Amino acid sequence: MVSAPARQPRWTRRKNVRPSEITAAALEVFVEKGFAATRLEDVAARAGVSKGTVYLYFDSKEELFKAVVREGLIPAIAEAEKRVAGHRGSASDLLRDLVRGWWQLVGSTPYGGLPKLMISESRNFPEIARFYYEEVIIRAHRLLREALRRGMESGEFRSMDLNTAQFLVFSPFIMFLVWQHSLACCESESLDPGAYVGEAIEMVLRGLAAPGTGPQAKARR
Amino acid sequence: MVSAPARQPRWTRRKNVRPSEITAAALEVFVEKGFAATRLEDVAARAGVSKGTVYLYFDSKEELFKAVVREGLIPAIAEAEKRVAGHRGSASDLLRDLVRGWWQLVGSTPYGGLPKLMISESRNFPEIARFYYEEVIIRAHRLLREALRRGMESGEFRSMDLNTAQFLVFSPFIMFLVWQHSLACCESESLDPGAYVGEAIEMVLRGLAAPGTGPQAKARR
DNA sequence: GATAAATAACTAACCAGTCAGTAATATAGA
DNA sequence: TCTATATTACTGACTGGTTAGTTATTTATC
Repeated sequence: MVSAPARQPRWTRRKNVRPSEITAAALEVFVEKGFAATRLEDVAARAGVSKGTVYLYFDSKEELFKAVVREGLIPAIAEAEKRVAGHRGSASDLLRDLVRGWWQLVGSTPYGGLPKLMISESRNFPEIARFYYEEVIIRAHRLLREALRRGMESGEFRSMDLNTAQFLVFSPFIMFLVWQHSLACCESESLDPGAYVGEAIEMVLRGLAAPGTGPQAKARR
Repeated sequence: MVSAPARQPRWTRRKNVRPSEITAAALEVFVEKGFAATRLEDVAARAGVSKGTVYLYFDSKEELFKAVVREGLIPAIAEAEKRVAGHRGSASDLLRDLVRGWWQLVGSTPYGGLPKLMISESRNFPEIARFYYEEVIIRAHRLLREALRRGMESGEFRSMDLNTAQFLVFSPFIMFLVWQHSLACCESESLDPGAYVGEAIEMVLRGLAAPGTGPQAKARR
């Protein structure tokens, strides 16, 4: 009689690591395919579990998505809030700091795919849109407006409508991410991300600068 | 005996107007729901026909979408190309002209929903993405780069990488459209489109201006 | 052996695209 | 001008494939 081969178990119990493995897999598939087109079976396969297991840890596709956002974006926002609260120095430096931090923690990571995803799916999944808006966007925009307010108050930036300025500041950065995760694949040559982000922040600061105080003025002195 | 009631026919033959009625309905539904989530039955209902009729005039959902783009966006691009070819004057004025024309023909019309749609669906529908990229985006970007090139050559704009500058120029405008067609619905107060577009173009021109030639310099003189 | 963790087969609902049939219109013959 | 016949625009039921979420069952671990 042949001795029993040392069989691997077909699966093992790993209750405490499953959720993060599943959210990591979910982030990848969500970013690749969008929310609606993501098959939970694919997420499960990429996490090395079966579809049923996903439902053991998350009530629904929507809850799974919220978990991804909570894990990746909320901490980054909290971090940025600390930066703003603790910042002493020029408003330009604060803006540079915020953009660089955002690029490091979000833009250049797999979480950088989420803005495009939210833009794409908000109309069809209003509950998710609401969640994302309340938990992420409102807070991010508040930070930008605070930095802009300080700069205008100190005379560093020319004074203009805060909401308009805030929109103009985040546009080139979010648009870049959105582009990278959508139509960039059709391009033959694409921009270098690091260089672009650097150029963009300087361009924005030129646009904001009060007459006689911007980078131009410095160069002229 | 009651005289025969003047019965309306259940439908009438209207071969020549069907296609444009169907594309008009399709544009509405595509913009509301996106490409994937659009049900051809809904498009048909909105156009006042049955689903079978849509397939009499268009081979597939994809072809229907392409027809919408051909009808609305390609003529606007052609118009812009004429403007650039015929323009005599400063590069700033050319850019203002292009943005205003785009806003009038696309941004402020139902076609303004298409950029967000393409961004959303390009990953999952590469053939449509390719079509849109070749027929619309390449041509639009070429126009912007041409205007920027002229401005840099004449010394009106500071000289910088053309592709970077081009991306920075279109970002605030496309981002605005994208926002209006996605997460703007979560906002309590939203920007006035006309005012925003005006502010944005001036901000962009400040960012581009060569030292001593921008709106700031004029104000200082 | 008890039970928590994981699987896999299943259900119910959805929709692009097809096609057999129907009803509106055109036209030929009286 | 009336009617019979031919044409074709249009309809709507149906098919085949897909997937979120459920449940019955199996397997690992204590």
